[in-house]
Parts: sequence; structure tokens; C-alpha cells
Amino acid sequence: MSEIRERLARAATELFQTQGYDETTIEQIASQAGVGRRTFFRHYRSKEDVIFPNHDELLLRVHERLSLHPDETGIEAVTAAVKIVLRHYVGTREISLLRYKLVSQVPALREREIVSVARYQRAFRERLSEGVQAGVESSLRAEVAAASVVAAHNLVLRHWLRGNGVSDPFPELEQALRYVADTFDQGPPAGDGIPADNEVIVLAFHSSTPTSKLVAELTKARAPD
Amino acid sequence: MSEIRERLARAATELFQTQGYDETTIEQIASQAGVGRRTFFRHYRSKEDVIFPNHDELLLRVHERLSLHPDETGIEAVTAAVKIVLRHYVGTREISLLRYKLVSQVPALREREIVSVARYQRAFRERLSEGVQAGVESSLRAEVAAASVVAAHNLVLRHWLRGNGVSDPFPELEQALRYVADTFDQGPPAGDGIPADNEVIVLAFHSSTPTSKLVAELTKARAPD
DNA sequence: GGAGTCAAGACACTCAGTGCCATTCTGCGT
DNA sequence: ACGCAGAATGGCACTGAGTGTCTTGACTCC
Repeated sequence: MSEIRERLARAATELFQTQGYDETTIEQIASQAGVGRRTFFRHYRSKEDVIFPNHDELLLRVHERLSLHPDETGIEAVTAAVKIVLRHYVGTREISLLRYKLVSQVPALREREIVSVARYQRAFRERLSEGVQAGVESSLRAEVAAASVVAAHNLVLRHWLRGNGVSDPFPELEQALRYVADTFDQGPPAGDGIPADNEVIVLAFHSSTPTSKLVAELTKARAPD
Repeated sequence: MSEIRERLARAATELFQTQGYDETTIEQIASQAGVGRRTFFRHYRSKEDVIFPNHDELLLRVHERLSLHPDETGIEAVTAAVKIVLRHYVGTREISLLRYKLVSQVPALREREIVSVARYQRAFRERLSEGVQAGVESSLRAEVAAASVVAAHNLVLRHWLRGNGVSDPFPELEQALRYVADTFDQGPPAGDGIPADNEVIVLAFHSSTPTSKLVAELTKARAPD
């Protein structure tokens, strides 16, 4: 990490907080950091880039993790990958908190964040679609599962940020992800496709019935020979 | 719809298709339409705005529909609202097809579209959260349900667009939405409360519930942590 | 026919972002 | 210690988006 890059980041965050984001020009950031305007663009692609640094690299790491173990479940891979993202945010607490404050105030930054999130979601969706046959329902399922993981992450992250980043968000993430995994871990809902009619199955059994027997009966009932 | 506005739209779409989007300047669009550059900005906020016209108005109609019947289910309201969106796209077939082509080629437009979609999703999420107690799981549920509806819509829309907008996408949307509604309409499968010994358990669940989930719920209900 | 209103045009300005070239700094081998 | 190559920096100019403002012209209402 070059020294000038850090000087620019510091100058930018100071100015953003005192003047506001929109009111700060790149010229000001550069001169506050004691460098030329042109040099700013050698370190950051744009003003937004100061707020979302190393983003490409993080996305790359996520992609790498997703393709690391081709034999693990999609949900497993995605679950592991999303932890990388949260770990990164937690590891860069200062900038994460500043970003949170700015993103909730500046529309342009909020949009940029949405786009970033969509990139993760896309990566997740692609991983979840691997080895799954094409079709409306499978696509929908993969997309929704990806969205769920992202939503779980964002929920936990926001909670952590609102608490000023003092707690440990990982147990909470585990919990939320477990909820998601429970919903999406396995194949499509029974029946290949959308049920023709909205059927409700009612099952009555004695409380002493062992679960194993129950499942056997149930399976038989749902898909008779 | 003013006449100049239409001239501008026509000029823009022509230039986009012959020269490409990035290579077309607003100056060119304006002069092709026979007006001044400044006039362009009186009709469209930006170049992207030509590709996503009436967008705010559509979002507004969605919001209106969502708050129309406060007593209907969240899923019902959202399901109805998303049809407004699809109906709009179908109703403006030409521009929809052009947009699809451009969005798949120009990164800036793709990002803009992602942001637009996020706005609908947010509206849906808010409607789905109404009257639901706060909490991680409820929030997650609302967010995921909103994402599902959006995903269903986008899937159907893309399919329609890839088919050059000749088919009727609504049956497909209905089907996909039914799938989503089936997943989110009701809470987890019945079984709240711990059955006492020697009791008959009655379990009602939807036929689309995966057996695995069913078993998980059942196990939880019978022997809660 | 004259006053008022509204859209369009024209011009100037700020700022983001990029290309280009000269200059300076830095590390490195001799 | 010296010089050299390559990289980093600074400065300049340019394009293009977007905005403020003043002028002009057309249309309307009285």
C-alpha cells in the first residue's frame, strides 16, 4: 500500500466528514494530500473508489473461494465465501463505519453499493447454478438462494455497523446462514416443478411414532410407486 | 409526451444502434434531433434516462398499488404490483427490446438497471415487512421474499425479451409467482407447540415442502432444543 | 394589440476523467 | 559514489456531462 494512497484516503475521509461528500472535489482531496489532481486518479479510479477500496480484489477472493472445492455443495461454498466478505468488512472497521455513514446519506454511494452487492450475488448465483439442470424453477431457486445469502450477510453487517462495530457478528451470521441453508440446502421441492394444484397434505400420527417410520410412510404417500 | 422528447428518443436510439452507446454524445443526439444540447437536458436527466424513461412514474405506480389495500397479504400486494411492472415492459415492447440489447452490452447501463431493480425490491420488502414484528428472521424473510418476487419477474421478463417479445409472458409469471407465494405465503409448516406424550400430532403442510425441511421442522417441534 | 408566460437557445462555468509529455524520484548495478 | 533505467509524479490540455442564467421567440389571454 503506497504512502500517497493512504494520504489521499485520509484527506478524502476528513473532507467528506467536514464538508460532505458531494461538496468535496477531487482537486481538494489531492491538494489536501499535497499531490496533484492527476496523481489522485493514479491511485483511485474515482471519488467513489476511495470509499470502496480493494473492492475488486475482494470480489476476486470470493470468486476464488467459490471455485476452490468443486465437489462441495453450492450452499456450502457460498456460505464460506460470504464469510470472507464479512471478515473483510470487520477487518477494515474504520472505513466500513465511515462508508456506512456516507452510504446512508449520499444517493450516488448507495447506488454504487447496490451494484457491488449485485456482483457478489451474481457470483453466488453462478456457483449455485453449477451442475443444476437449466429451467425456470432451478434458475429461480439459484437466484433466490443467492439473494438470501446476500440478504443474511447484509442484515448481519448492518446490525454490526449500527452497533458501531463493537460486537462479534459471526455468530449472528452463522445463525442467519443456517436459516437460509435450511431453506435451500437441497434440491427442488417435491414434485418436479410447480405443483399443478395447491395441494395441502395433512398427516396425522401418534406422538410415539418414530421419525424414521414417519418419513418412510410419508415418502410412500407422496410418491406412490 | 412532447414532440421534441420523442424526436430526441428517436435520434438517441438510432445513434446508439449505429455508433454504440458510449460513442454517442449528447451533443450528437441533440443536433440529430435538431435541438440544442441544453434542450436535451430539459427532457432527460441524462443519457441513461433515454433508455429508462418514465421510470420514476412506474415506481410511483408500484408504490401506489402496494399501499392500495392495506388489508391484503403482503405477498398478494407485491404479486399484484409486480404485474404492473411486467405489463409496462410488455406495453413498451420496442424500447424494452432496445434496452435489453444495450444493457447486455454497456456496463454503465447494466448498473443502472440493477439500481432500478433494487428500488422495486426495496418497495416490496417494505410492504412485506408491514405488520410483522421486528427481528432478524422476519427481516430476512421479507427481504428474501421480495428478492424472490423480483427474481421471478426478471426471469420471466428476460425469457420474453430473448424471444423477441412475441409470446405472452403472463402465464409464465403467474406460474413463477405461484411458486414464490407457495414458499413464502405461510410460515413454517404447522407444528408450533410441544406435543405432550401420547398425543396425536396433526401436521399440515404444503405439497411443495421438501421432505428434508419437513423433517427438520418436525424434529424441532417434537424435541425443541 | 399588448402584457405575461413558458419553452427553447445560447453561453459560460464547474467538475470528472483521460491522454500526453516533461520531470523527478528511486532502486540498483558497477 | 555515480549514473542509469524505469516508474511515479506533475502539469497541461482536452472531451464530455451536467448546471445556472440570461435572452429570445412563440403562444395565450385579456
